[in-house]
Amino acid sequence: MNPKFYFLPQEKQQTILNAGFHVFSRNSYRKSPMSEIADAAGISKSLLFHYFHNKKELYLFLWDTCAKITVEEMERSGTYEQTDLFGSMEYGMQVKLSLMRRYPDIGVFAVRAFYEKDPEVSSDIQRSMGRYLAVHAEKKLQKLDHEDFIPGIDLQMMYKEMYWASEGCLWEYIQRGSMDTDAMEKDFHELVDFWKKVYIRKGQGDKR
Amino acid sequence: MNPKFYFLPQEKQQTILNAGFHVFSRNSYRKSPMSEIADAAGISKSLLFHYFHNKKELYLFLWDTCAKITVEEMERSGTYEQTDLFGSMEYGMQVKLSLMRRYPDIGVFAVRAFYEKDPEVSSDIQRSMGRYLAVHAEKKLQKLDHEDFIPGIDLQMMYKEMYWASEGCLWEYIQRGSMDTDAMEKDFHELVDFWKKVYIRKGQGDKR
DNA sequence: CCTCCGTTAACCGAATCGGTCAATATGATG
DNA sequence: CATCATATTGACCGATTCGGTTAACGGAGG
Repeated sequence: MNPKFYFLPQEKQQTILNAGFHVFSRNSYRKSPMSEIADAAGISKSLLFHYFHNKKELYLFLWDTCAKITVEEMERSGTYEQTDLFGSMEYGMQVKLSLMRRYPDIGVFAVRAFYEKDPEVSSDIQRSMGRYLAVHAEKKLQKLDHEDFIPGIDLQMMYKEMYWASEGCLWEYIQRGSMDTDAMEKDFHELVDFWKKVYIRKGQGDKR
Repeated sequence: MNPKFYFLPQEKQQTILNAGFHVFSRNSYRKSPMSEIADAAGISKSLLFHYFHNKKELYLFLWDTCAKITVEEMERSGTYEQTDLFGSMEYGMQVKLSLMRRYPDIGVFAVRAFYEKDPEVSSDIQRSMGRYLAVHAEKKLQKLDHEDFIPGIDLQMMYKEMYWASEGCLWEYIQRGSMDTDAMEKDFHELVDFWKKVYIRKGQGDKR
Protein backbone atom coordinates (compact mmCIF):
# COMPACT_ATOMS: atom_id res chain seq x y z
CA MET A 1 0.00 0.00 0.00
CA ASN A 2 0.91 3.64 -0.43
CA PRO A 3 3.02 4.82 2.56
CA LYS A 4 1.29 8.18 2.30
CA PHE A 5 -1.61 6.53 4.10
CA TYR A 6 0.43 6.55 7.32
CA PHE A 7 0.94 10.31 7.10
CA LEU A 8 -2.78 10.94 7.16
CA PRO A 9 -4.13 12.28 10.44
CA GLN A 10 -4.96 9.40 12.78
CA GLU A 11 -8.64 10.22 12.67
CA LYS A 12 -8.83 10.00 8.89
CA GLN A 13 -6.89 6.74 8.85
CA GLN A 14 -9.34 5.33 11.36
CA THR A 15 -12.33 6.48 9.33
CA ILE A 16 -11.05 4.68 6.26
CA LEU A 17 -10.21 1.52 8.17
CA ASN A 18 -13.64 1.52 9.78
CA ALA A 19 -15.29 1.92 6.40
CA GLY A 20 -13.39 -1.15 5.25
CA PHE A 21 -14.24 -3.16 8.34
CA HIS A 22 -17.86 -2.16 7.98
CA VAL A 23 -18.38 -3.20 4.38
CA PHE A 24 -16.24 -6.33 4.49
CA SER A 25 -17.95 -7.47 7.67
CA ARG A 26 -21.39 -7.34 6.10
CA ASN A 27 -20.61 -8.84 2.69
CA SER A 28 -18.31 -11.51 1.37
CA TYR A 29 -14.99 -10.39 -0.08
CA ARG A 30 -16.18 -10.53 -3.65
CA LYS A 31 -19.41 -8.69 -2.93
CA SER A 32 -17.79 -5.84 -1.05
CA PRO A 33 -17.38 -3.04 -3.59
CA MET A 34 -14.55 -0.57 -3.24
CA SER A 35 -16.99 2.19 -4.15
CA GLU A 36 -19.13 1.36 -1.14
CA ILE A 37 -16.10 1.52 1.14
CA ALA A 38 -15.07 4.85 -0.32
CA ASP A 39 -18.55 6.23 0.24
CA ALA A 40 -18.60 4.99 3.83
CA ALA A 41 -15.26 6.69 4.38
CA GLY A 42 -16.46 9.92 2.80
CA ILE A 43 -13.80 9.95 0.10
CA SER A 44 -13.80 9.25 -3.61
CA LYS A 45 -13.13 5.81 -5.00
CA SER A 46 -10.10 7.18 -6.83
CA LEU A 47 -8.53 8.34 -3.58
CA LEU A 48 -9.11 4.98 -1.97
CA PHE A 49 -7.33 3.36 -4.91
CA HIS A 50 -4.59 5.92 -4.43
CA TYR A 51 -3.86 4.61 -0.93
CA PHE A 52 -4.48 0.93 -1.67
CA HIS A 53 -3.56 -0.23 -5.14
CA ASN A 54 -6.27 -2.85 -5.36
CA LYS A 55 -9.01 -4.49 -3.34
CA LYS A 56 -6.96 -7.47 -2.22
CA GLU A 57 -4.28 -5.21 -0.80
CA LEU A 58 -6.82 -3.25 1.24
CA TYR A 59 -8.44 -6.43 2.49
CA LEU A 60 -5.18 -7.99 3.60
CA PHE A 61 -4.07 -4.73 5.15
CA LEU A 62 -7.27 -4.63 7.20
CA TRP A 63 -6.65 -8.20 8.28
CA ASP A 64 -3.10 -7.47 9.41
CA THR A 65 -4.20 -4.32 11.18
CA CYS A 66 -6.81 -6.38 12.92
CA ALA A 67 -4.25 -8.80 14.33
CA LYS A 68 -1.78 -6.06 15.21
CA ILE A 69 -4.29 -3.93 17.06
CA THR A 70 -5.60 -6.88 19.03
CA VAL A 71 -2.19 -7.96 20.26
CA GLU A 72 -1.29 -4.36 21.14
CA GLU A 73 -4.45 -3.88 23.15
CA MET A 74 -3.99 -7.14 25.02
CA GLU A 75 -0.43 -6.24 25.93
CA ARG A 76 -1.38 -2.74 26.93
CA SER A 77 -4.16 -3.86 29.22
CA GLY A 78 -2.13 -6.65 30.82
CA THR A 79 -4.60 -9.35 29.87
CA TYR A 80 -1.82 -11.87 29.41
CA GLU A 81 -0.71 -11.50 33.02
CA GLN A 82 -4.16 -12.17 34.41
CA THR A 83 -4.27 -15.53 36.20
CA ASP A 84 -7.66 -15.57 37.93
CA LEU A 85 -10.34 -17.10 35.72
CA PHE A 86 -13.06 -14.51 36.19
CA GLY A 87 -10.51 -11.75 36.05
CA SER A 88 -9.09 -12.90 32.73
CA MET A 89 -12.63 -13.31 31.45
CA GLU A 90 -13.45 -9.74 32.34
CA TYR A 91 -10.14 -8.44 31.02
CA GLY A 92 -10.75 -10.25 27.74
CA MET A 93 -14.12 -8.59 27.42
CA GLN A 94 -12.62 -5.21 28.22
CA VAL A 95 -10.14 -5.68 25.39
CA LYS A 96 -12.91 -6.56 23.00
CA LEU A 97 -14.94 -3.56 24.11
CA SER A 98 -12.06 -1.15 23.92
CA LEU A 99 -11.32 -2.34 20.38
CA MET A 100 -14.96 -2.15 19.44
CA ARG A 101 -15.22 1.43 20.62
CA ARG A 102 -12.54 2.50 18.18
CA TYR A 103 -13.41 0.00 15.44
CA PRO A 104 -17.06 -1.03 15.81
CA ASP A 105 -16.96 -3.74 13.14
CA ILE A 106 -13.53 -5.20 13.76
CA GLY A 107 -14.88 -8.26 15.56
CA VAL A 108 -17.31 -9.34 12.89
CA PHE A 109 -14.74 -8.54 10.23
CA ALA A 110 -12.15 -10.80 11.84
CA VAL A 111 -14.55 -13.73 12.07
CA ARG A 112 -15.75 -13.32 8.50
CA ALA A 113 -12.24 -12.97 7.14
CA PHE A 114 -11.15 -16.09 8.98
CA TYR A 115 -13.86 -18.14 7.30
CA GLU A 116 -13.64 -16.36 3.92
CA LYS A 117 -13.60 -18.88 1.09
CA ASP A 118 -12.68 -16.71 -1.90
CA PRO A 119 -9.48 -18.16 -3.42
CA GLU A 120 -8.19 -14.65 -4.10
CA VAL A 121 -7.58 -14.08 -0.39
CA SER A 122 -8.34 -17.22 1.61
CA SER A 123 -4.85 -18.71 1.36
CA ASP A 124 -3.21 -15.46 2.47
CA ILE A 125 -5.57 -15.20 5.41
CA GLN A 126 -4.95 -18.76 6.54
CA ARG A 127 -1.19 -18.43 6.20
CA SER A 128 -1.00 -15.40 8.47
CA MET A 129 -3.12 -17.08 11.12
CA GLY A 130 -0.19 -18.86 12.71
CA ARG A 131 0.88 -15.96 14.90
CA TYR A 132 -2.67 -14.90 15.62
CA LEU A 133 -3.73 -18.31 16.86
CA ALA A 134 -0.78 -18.67 19.21
CA VAL A 135 -2.25 -15.81 21.18
CA HIS A 136 -5.49 -17.52 21.94
CA ALA A 137 -4.00 -20.69 23.42
CA GLU A 138 -6.38 -21.33 26.29
CA LYS A 139 -4.39 -23.15 28.92
CA LYS A 140 -6.28 -21.56 31.75
CA LEU A 141 -8.33 -24.59 32.61
CA GLN A 142 -5.43 -26.67 33.84
CA LYS A 143 -4.44 -24.13 36.44
CA LEU A 144 -7.83 -24.03 38.14
CA ASP A 145 -8.20 -25.28 41.69
CA HIS A 146 -11.32 -27.29 42.42
CA GLU A 147 -11.28 -26.00 45.99
CA ASP A 148 -12.22 -22.52 44.78
CA PHE A 149 -15.48 -23.60 43.14
CA ILE A 150 -18.72 -25.18 44.27
CA PRO A 151 -18.34 -28.92 44.88
CA GLY A 152 -18.82 -31.39 42.07
CA ILE A 153 -18.86 -28.85 39.27
CA ASP A 154 -17.51 -29.73 35.83
CA LEU A 155 -14.98 -26.94 35.38
CA GLN A 156 -14.49 -27.54 31.69
CA MET A 157 -18.23 -27.33 31.10
CA MET A 158 -18.41 -24.26 33.26
CA TYR A 159 -15.78 -22.53 31.18
CA LYS A 160 -17.45 -23.54 27.94
CA GLU A 161 -20.78 -22.24 29.22
CA MET A 162 -19.25 -18.94 30.26
CA TYR A 163 -17.59 -18.54 26.91
CA TRP A 164 -20.81 -19.27 25.02
CA ALA A 165 -22.85 -16.92 27.17
CA SER A 166 -20.50 -14.01 26.57
CA GLU A 167 -20.41 -14.74 22.85
CA GLY A 168 -24.18 -15.04 22.77
CA CYS A 169 -24.53 -11.70 24.51
CA LEU A 170 -22.13 -10.07 22.08
CA TRP A 171 -23.90 -11.70 19.15
CA GLU A 172 -27.22 -10.27 20.24
CA TYR A 173 -25.87 -6.74 20.04
CA ILE A 174 -24.15 -7.37 16.74
CA GLN A 175 -27.28 -8.64 15.06
CA ARG A 176 -29.29 -5.72 16.29
CA GLY A 177 -26.70 -3.52 14.62
CA SER A 178 -26.54 -1.20 17.61
CA MET A 179 -22.98 -1.24 18.88
CA ASP A 180 -23.82 0.29 22.25
CA THR A 181 -20.57 -0.56 23.98
CA ASP A 182 -21.62 0.95 27.28
CA ALA A 183 -24.70 -1.23 27.49
CA MET A 184 -22.57 -4.20 26.49
CA GLU A 185 -20.06 -3.45 29.21
CA LYS A 186 -22.86 -3.35 31.75
CA ASP A 187 -24.28 -6.66 30.54
CA PHE A 188 -20.85 -8.28 30.56
CA HIS A 189 -20.15 -7.07 34.05
CA GLU A 190 -23.45 -8.36 35.36
CA LEU A 191 -22.67 -11.66 33.72
CA VAL A 192 -19.36 -12.00 35.53
CA ASP A 193 -20.96 -10.97 38.81
CA PHE A 194 -23.60 -13.62 38.33
CA TRP A 195 -20.98 -16.28 37.62
CA LYS A 196 -19.00 -15.37 40.70
CA LYS A 197 -22.08 -15.64 42.90
CA VAL A 198 -23.07 -19.00 41.46
CA TYR A 199 -19.79 -20.78 40.83
CA ILE A 200 -17.42 -19.67 43.59
CA ARG A 201 -17.35 -21.83 46.73
CA LYS A 202 -18.41 -19.96 49.83
CA GLY A 203 -17.80 -20.71 53.52
CA GLN A 204 -14.23 -19.86 54.54
CA GLY A 205 -14.50 -16.11 53.94
CA ASP A 206 -12.29 -14.75 51.22
CA LYS A 207 -10.90 -17.55 49.12
CA ARG A 208 -7.15 -18.18 48.76
CA MET B 1 -45.98 -17.17 -6.99
CA ASN B 2 -46.84 -19.88 -9.49
CA PRO B 3 -49.11 -22.51 -7.84
CA LYS B 4 -47.32 -25.16 -9.86
CA PHE B 5 -44.58 -24.93 -7.29
CA TYR B 6 -46.81 -26.73 -4.81
CA PHE B 7 -47.27 -29.67 -7.17
CA LEU B 8 -43.56 -30.34 -7.28
CA PRO B 9 -42.39 -33.36 -5.27
CA GLN B 10 -41.77 -32.35 -1.67
CA GLU B 11 -38.08 -33.06 -2.02
CA LYS B 12 -37.64 -30.72 -4.96
CA GLN B 13 -39.60 -27.97 -3.24
CA GLN B 14 -37.35 -28.34 -0.24
CA THR B 15 -34.20 -28.20 -2.37
CA ILE B 16 -35.30 -24.93 -3.93
CA LEU B 17 -36.29 -23.42 -0.60
CA ASN B 18 -32.98 -24.44 0.92
CA ALA B 19 -31.12 -22.89 -1.98
CA GLY B 20 -32.95 -19.66 -1.26
CA PHE B 21 -32.33 -19.80 2.47
CA HIS B 22 -28.68 -20.52 1.81
CA VAL B 23 -27.94 -17.63 -0.51
CA PHE B 24 -30.13 -15.06 1.27
CA SER B 25 -28.64 -16.00 4.62
CA ARG B 26 -25.11 -15.30 3.45
CA ASN B 27 -25.68 -12.09 1.50
CA SER B 28 -27.92 -9.08 1.82
CA TYR B 29 -31.11 -9.08 -0.19
CA ARG B 30 -29.71 -6.96 -2.96
CA LYS B 31 -26.50 -8.95 -3.25
CA SER B 32 -28.20 -12.33 -3.45
CA PRO B 33 -28.42 -13.14 -7.16
CA MET B 34 -31.25 -15.28 -8.45
CA SER B 35 -28.73 -17.10 -10.65
CA GLU B 36 -26.80 -18.21 -7.57
CA ILE B 37 -29.97 -19.56 -5.99
CA ALA B 38 -30.87 -21.44 -9.16
CA ASP B 39 -27.41 -22.98 -9.30
CA ALA B 40 -27.62 -24.02 -5.66
CA ALA B 41 -30.98 -25.64 -6.37
CA GLY B 42 -29.64 -27.42 -9.44
CA ILE B 43 -32.12 -25.80 -11.82
CA SER B 44 -31.90 -23.10 -14.45
CA LYS B 45 -32.49 -19.48 -13.66
CA SER B 46 -35.41 -19.45 -16.10
CA LEU B 47 -37.18 -22.20 -14.21
CA LEU B 48 -36.72 -20.40 -10.93
CA PHE B 49 -38.34 -17.32 -12.50
CA HIS B 50 -41.07 -19.63 -13.73
CA TYR B 51 -42.03 -20.54 -10.16
CA PHE B 52 -41.39 -17.12 -8.61
CA HIS B 53 -42.07 -14.16 -10.85
CA ASN B 54 -39.41 -11.96 -9.36
CA LYS B 55 -36.82 -11.83 -6.61
CA LYS B 56 -38.95 -10.00 -4.10
CA GLU B 57 -41.70 -12.58 -4.40
CA LEU B 58 -39.28 -15.43 -3.72
CA TYR B 59 -37.79 -13.59 -0.76
CA LEU B 60 -41.14 -12.86 0.85
CA PHE B 61 -42.30 -16.40 0.16
CA LEU B 62 -39.24 -17.75 1.96
CA TRP B 63 -39.98 -15.44 4.87
CA ASP B 64 -43.58 -16.57 5.16
CA THR B 65 -42.55 -20.19 4.86
CA CYS B 66 -40.09 -19.59 7.62
CA ALA B 67 -42.75 -18.34 10.03
CA LYS B 68 -45.26 -21.01 9.01
CA ILE B 69 -42.84 -23.90 9.44
CA THR B 70 -41.68 -22.65 12.83
CA VAL B 71 -45.18 -22.38 14.25
CA GLU B 72 -46.08 -25.80 12.85
CA GLU B 73 -43.07 -27.43 14.41
CA MET B 74 -43.69 -25.84 17.79
CA GLU B 75 -47.28 -27.00 17.79
CA ARG B 76 -46.34 -30.48 16.66
CA SER B 77 -43.71 -30.93 19.34
CA GLY B 78 -45.88 -29.55 22.12
CA THR B 79 -43.40 -26.84 23.05
CA TYR B 80 -46.19 -24.45 23.96
CA GLU B 81 -47.54 -26.82 26.63
CA GLN B 82 -44.17 -27.13 28.35
CA THR B 83 -44.23 -25.45 31.77
CA ASP B 84 -40.95 -26.48 33.40
CA LEU B 85 -38.19 -23.98 32.62
CA PHE B 86 -35.46 -26.43 31.69
CA GLY B 87 -37.94 -28.56 29.83
CA SER B 88 -39.17 -25.69 27.69
CA MET B 89 -35.57 -24.68 27.10
CA GLU B 90 -34.74 -28.14 25.82
CA TYR B 91 -37.93 -28.35 23.78
CA GLY B 92 -37.17 -25.03 22.19
CA MET B 93 -33.77 -26.26 21.18
CA GLN B 94 -35.24 -29.44 19.80
CA VAL B 95 -37.55 -27.40 17.60
CA LYS B 96 -34.65 -25.36 16.32
CA LEU B 97 -32.64 -28.49 15.63
CA SER B 98 -35.46 -30.30 13.91
CA LEU B 99 -36.01 -27.29 11.66
CA MET B 100 -32.32 -27.00 11.01
CA ARG B 101 -32.07 -30.59 9.93
CA ARG B 102 -34.59 -30.02 7.15
CA TYR B 103 -33.58 -26.42 6.40
CA PRO B 104 -29.99 -25.90 7.52
CA ASP B 105 -29.94 -22.15 6.88
CA ILE B 106 -33.42 -21.21 8.01
CA GLY B 107 -32.23 -19.80 11.34
CA VAL B 108 -29.65 -17.45 9.91
CA PHE B 109 -32.03 -16.49 7.14
CA ALA B 110 -34.74 -15.51 9.59
CA VAL B 111 -32.41 -13.32 11.61
CA ARG B 112 -30.96 -11.63 8.53
CA ALA B 113 -34.37 -11.04 7.03
CA PHE B 114 -35.62 -9.53 10.24
CA TYR B 115 -32.83 -6.95 10.21
CA GLU B 116 -32.79 -6.46 6.43
CA LYS B 117 -32.68 -2.78 5.56
CA ASP B 118 -33.38 -2.82 1.82
CA PRO B 119 -36.49 -0.68 1.24
CA GLU B 120 -37.68 -3.10 -1.42
CA VAL B 121 -38.54 -5.69 1.23
CA SER B 122 -37.94 -4.30 4.71
CA SER B 123 -41.41 -2.83 5.16
CA ASP B 124 -43.11 -6.08 4.11
CA ILE B 125 -40.94 -8.05 6.51
CA GLN B 126 -41.67 -5.77 9.43
CA ARG B 127 -45.39 -5.74 8.75
CA SER B 128 -45.70 -9.51 8.84
CA MET B 129 -43.77 -9.72 12.09
CA GLY B 130 -46.82 -9.06 14.27
CA ARG B 131 -48.03 -12.65 14.34
CA TYR B 132 -44.50 -14.04 14.53
CA LEU B 133 -43.56 -11.99 17.57
CA ALA B 134 -46.64 -12.98 19.53
CA VAL B 135 -45.24 -16.49 19.62
CA HIS B 136 -42.08 -15.57 21.41
CA ALA B 137 -43.72 -13.76 24.28
CA GLU B 138 -41.62 -14.97 27.18
CA LYS B 139 -43.85 -14.96 30.22
CA LYS B 140 -42.10 -17.97 31.69
CA LEU B 141 -40.16 -16.04 34.29
CA GLN B 142 -43.16 -14.98 36.33
CA LYS B 143 -44.25 -18.54 36.94
CA LEU B 144 -40.97 -19.67 38.45
CA ASP B 145 -40.83 -20.70 42.10
CA HIS B 146 -37.77 -19.54 44.03
CA GLU B 147 -38.01 -22.66 46.21
CA ASP B 148 -36.92 -24.81 43.28
CA PHE B 149 -33.60 -23.06 42.73
CA ILE B 150 -30.45 -22.47 44.75
CA PRO B 151 -30.92 -19.77 47.38
CA GLY B 152 -30.33 -16.15 46.54
CA ILE B 153 -30.08 -16.62 42.79
CA ASP B 154 -31.25 -13.89 40.41
CA LEU B 155 -33.70 -15.84 38.29
CA GLN B 156 -33.98 -13.23 35.59
CA MET B 157 -30.21 -13.13 35.21
CA MET B 158 -30.11 -16.91 35.21
CA TYR B 159 -32.58 -17.04 32.35
CA LYS B 160 -30.73 -14.39 30.39
CA GLU B 161 -27.48 -16.25 30.91
CA MET B 162 -28.99 -19.53 29.74
CA TYR B 163 -30.44 -17.89 26.67
CA TRP B 164 -27.15 -16.26 25.76
CA ALA B 165 -25.20 -19.47 26.27
CA SER B 166 -27.43 -21.47 23.98
CA GLU B 167 -27.32 -18.73 21.37
CA GLY B 168 -23.55 -18.51 21.69
CA CYS B 169 -23.23 -22.25 21.21
CA LEU B 170 -25.44 -22.14 18.12
CA TRP B 171 -23.55 -19.17 16.79
CA GLU B 172 -20.25 -21.02 17.07
CA TYR B 173 -21.53 -23.76 14.77
CA ILE B 174 -23.04 -21.30 12.34
CA GLN B 175 -19.84 -19.35 11.93
CA ARG B 176 -17.85 -22.49 11.35
CA GLY B 177 -20.30 -23.28 8.57
CA SER B 178 -20.62 -26.88 9.69
CA MET B 179 -24.27 -27.53 10.51
CA ASP B 180 -23.60 -30.75 12.43
CA THR B 181 -26.98 -30.98 14.13
CA ASP B 182 -26.09 -34.15 16.03
CA ALA B 183 -23.07 -32.54 17.62
CA MET B 184 -25.17 -29.50 18.37
CA GLU B 185 -27.82 -31.62 20.02
CA LYS B 186 -25.19 -33.22 22.21
CA ASP B 187 -23.76 -29.84 23.20
CA PHE B 188 -27.22 -28.47 23.95
CA HIS B 189 -28.12 -31.44 26.06
CA GLU B 190 -24.92 -31.21 28.07
CA LEU B 191 -25.66 -27.55 28.59
CA VAL B 192 -29.08 -28.25 30.07
CA ASP B 193 -27.64 -31.01 32.25
CA PHE B 194 -25.04 -28.60 33.53
CA TRP B 195 -27.65 -25.96 34.32
CA LYS B 196 -29.78 -28.46 36.21
CA LYS B 197 -26.83 -29.55 38.34
CA VAL B 198 -25.84 -25.99 39.14
CA TYR B 199 -29.12 -24.11 39.47
CA ILE B 200 -31.61 -26.57 40.96
CA ARG B 201 -31.88 -26.62 44.75
CA LYS B 202 -31.00 -29.97 46.23
CA GLY B 203 -31.86 -31.48 49.63
CA GLN B 204 -35.48 -32.61 49.72
CA GLY B 205 -35.09 -35.36 47.12
CA ASP B 206 -37.02 -34.87 43.92
CA LYS B 207 -38.35 -31.35 43.77
CA ARG B 208 -42.07 -30.65 43.68
C1' DC C 1 -47.86 -36.59 -36.69
C1' DC C 2 -49.35 -33.11 -33.27
C1' DT C 3 -49.84 -30.98 -28.84
C1' DC C 4 -48.87 -30.09 -24.27
C1' DC C 5 -45.72 -28.84 -20.71
C1' DG C 6 -41.51 -28.82 -17.90
C1' DT C 7 -37.22 -26.99 -18.83
C1' DT C 8 -33.50 -24.50 -20.75
C1' DA C 9 -30.07 -21.68 -23.65
C1' DA C 10 -29.62 -17.53 -25.48
C1' DC C 11 -30.44 -13.08 -25.14
C1' DC C 12 -31.55 -8.07 -23.51
C1' DG C 13 -30.75 -3.49 -21.53
C1' DA C 14 -29.31 -1.68 -17.40
C1' DA C 15 -26.40 -1.55 -13.66
C1' DT C 16 -22.11 -2.46 -11.26
C1' DC C 17 -17.56 -3.95 -10.90
C1' DG C 18 -12.25 -3.00 -10.38
C1' DG C 19 -9.22 0.02 -11.94
C1' DT C 20 -7.18 4.16 -14.73
C1' DC C 21 -6.24 8.87 -15.87
C1' DA C 22 -6.59 13.49 -17.00
C1' DA C 23 -8.21 17.34 -14.81
C1' DT C 24 -9.16 20.21 -10.93
C1' DA C 25 -8.79 22.00 -6.23
C1' DT C 26 -5.68 23.30 -2.62
C1' DG C 27 -2.05 25.28 -0.41
C1' DA C 28 2.75 26.54 0.11
C1' DT C 29 6.59 29.26 -1.87
C1' DG C 30 8.75 32.78 -4.41
C1' DC D 1 0.29 37.27 -8.68
C1' DA D 2 2.69 33.25 -10.86
C1' DT D 3 4.62 28.71 -9.99
C1' DC D 4 4.78 24.35 -8.60
C1' DA D 5 3.83 20.20 -5.88
C1' DT D 6 0.47 17.68 -3.86
C1' DA D 7 -4.34 16.06 -2.53
C1' DT D 8 -8.52 14.82 -4.48
C1' DT D 9 -11.91 14.00 -7.80
C1' DG D 10 -15.17 13.17 -11.98
C1' DA D 11 -15.40 10.99 -15.98
C1' DC D 12 -14.39 7.13 -18.26
C1' DC D 13 -13.21 2.05 -19.74
C1' DG D 14 -13.93 -2.77 -20.69
C1' DA D 15 -15.62 -6.67 -18.44
C1' DT D 16 -18.90 -8.78 -15.82
C1' DT D 17 -23.25 -9.40 -13.54
C1' DC D 18 -27.85 -8.27 -12.67
C1' DG D 19 -33.11 -9.18 -13.03
C1' DG D 20 -36.03 -10.60 -16.23
C1' DT D 21 -37.84 -12.24 -21.10
C1' DT D 22 -38.44 -15.22 -24.92
C1' DA D 23 -38.08 -18.56 -28.21
C1' DA D 24 -36.99 -22.98 -28.64
C1' DC D 25 -35.94 -27.73 -27.14
C1' DG D 26 -37.30 -32.40 -25.60
C1' DG D 27 -40.01 -35.91 -24.06
C1' DA D 28 -44.70 -37.99 -22.92
C1' DG D 29 -49.47 -38.84 -24.49
C1' DG D 30 -52.85 -39.07 -28.00
